[in-house]
Amino acid sequence: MMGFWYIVRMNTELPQSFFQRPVLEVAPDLLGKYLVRTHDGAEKAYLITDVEAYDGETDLACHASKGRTPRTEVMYGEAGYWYVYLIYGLHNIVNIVTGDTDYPAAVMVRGVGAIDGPGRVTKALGINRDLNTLPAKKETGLWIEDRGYMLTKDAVVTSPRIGVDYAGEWAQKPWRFQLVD
DNA sequence: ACGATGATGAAC
DNA sequence: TTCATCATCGTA
Repeated sequence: MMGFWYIVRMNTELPQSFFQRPVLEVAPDLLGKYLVRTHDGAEKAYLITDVEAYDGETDLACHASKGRTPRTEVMYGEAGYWYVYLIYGLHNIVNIVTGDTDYPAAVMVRGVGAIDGPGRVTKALGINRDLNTLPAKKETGLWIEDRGYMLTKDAVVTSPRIGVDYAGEWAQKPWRFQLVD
């Protein structure tokens, strides 16, 4: 009787511990993971291709550079929660909170699959501020999965973050992480 | 190049 | 209560 090898690929929801690390570690690690959304009856998964890290009160590009405010409070909370805000009165932007409680940091999702642009991502996935402060768990309808894919080291490129020219030297830090085309 | 469009935080 | 600003996008 012949034996057979099986390879089983698991789709595992990222645990909170994944996010409880410095944002500059979490951000590149999110590339190659999947943003999964249940929206009007269907479940869809999108490869995360483009993210940016926002790191603490000293980072002048980070909303928490103004300290604790009603809006930034969620960034001071536990890792693994969504921070969704409206920009320019028009576009929702989605971030995942990272790191220790009381240390405000988050990763913005700038692109998934062929969808390029943080406002386009939220529009395509039906994400708005109803998700703000909710956890990245299947029960909220928006979570992140490891689907078993590995990246080679040269798959990731870094560059300065977009749209934060007001942040002086912080604007130049290479805290945008993308999968190469 | 520019207008849309409303929340946010700070000043008064 | 007013004001400037804003982690953007579509159209021109």
